[in-house]
Amino acid sequence: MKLQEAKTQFINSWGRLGSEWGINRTMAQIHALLLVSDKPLSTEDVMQELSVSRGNANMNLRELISWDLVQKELIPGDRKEYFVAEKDIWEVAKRIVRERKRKEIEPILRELKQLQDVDDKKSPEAKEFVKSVKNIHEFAGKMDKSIETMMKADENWFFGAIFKLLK
Amino acid sequence: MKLQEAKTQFINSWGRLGSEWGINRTMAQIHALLLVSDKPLSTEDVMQELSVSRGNANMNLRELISWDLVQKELIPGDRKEYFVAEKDIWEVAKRIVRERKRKEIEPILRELKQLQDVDDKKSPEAKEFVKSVKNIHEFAGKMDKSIETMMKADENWFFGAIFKLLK
DNA sequence: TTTTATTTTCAGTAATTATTGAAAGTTTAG
DNA sequence: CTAAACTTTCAATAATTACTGAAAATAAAA
Repeated sequence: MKLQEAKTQFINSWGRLGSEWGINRTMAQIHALLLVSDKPLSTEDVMQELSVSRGNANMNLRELISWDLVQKELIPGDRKEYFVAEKDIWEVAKRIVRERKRKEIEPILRELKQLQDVDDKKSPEAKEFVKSVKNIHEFAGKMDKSIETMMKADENWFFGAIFKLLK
Repeated sequence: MKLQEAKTQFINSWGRLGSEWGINRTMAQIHALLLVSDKPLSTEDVMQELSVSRGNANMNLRELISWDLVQKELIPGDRKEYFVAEKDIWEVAKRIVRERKRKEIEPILRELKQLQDVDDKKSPEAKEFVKSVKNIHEFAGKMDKSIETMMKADENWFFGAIFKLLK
């Protein structure tokens, strides 16, 4: 397979994976493009490579920066902004998880906590409801906590420990 | 908060969470409805509770069954089909992960493996590309493997071990 | 068998989400 | 300062995804 072809396929796959997981396809594609680019790219480069509009490129680049997956890079003597992606894949994973945890998991944990506060906790139906919600809340809380701890830990420590654990 | 209100809020939250993660909102809502229902529900019940059409209810119930999150339940002397959700939240998590792994993670792992097969592996650009893809592939493979192992393990074993590990 | 209850399918439509492109805003150079 | 280079915004539009509802299929009862 030719290199260009391979890059394109990688970009498409990453984009598809993203959209299956609720992440804007173009955002994922730009991320992929920068991940396999050996040099910083400008907005123009992104527009050209992915055939997207300036507005689209700009918005998704900003979003990637807000996720801390991409950084601006200034090239001396050039007025344009250039962009590079974080290449350490463990960092990438941590930052994606951190972002989604913050924006999507934590709010629902707060809601689940509140929901256990129903009137008439004595009625069998209410009891059942509270039990279900409590289970989910506790489970999610444990998961959240585990992820939190793993995120803070170092890669080698994590893999070393987890693989020993997992035989 | 009133019980009905709480149930509705739970259903809405679950639905929103689902759609943020690329799962059809109605499917997630039906799942939520069944999760907090103390008795089996018919298609009619689901249509009524969530104000959705018969077609929509039917399709999403089938999808939930294919994910193994919901089961049919027959009530003797009644021709209608009734549905119940798996209530053990650890089982629920395992089944969701299993399904998404199979449908979305494994295909991309295969692709990443192939992509390392580019022409002219000697060129610096190709070398860089292969290195990036290889990193991602290895990382994803490790994650996949870990999840696989956890999925097979028992809940108590998992939490016992992971919490000991995580201090 | 025919009738009736129930489930499934899917073309058409609606709702949601993403994208464009041009105007407004900002920054730097001269 | 003004002009040019570049970035951002956002209303209009396109693309995608989800939903409806009625017809067709299936299954049970009569």
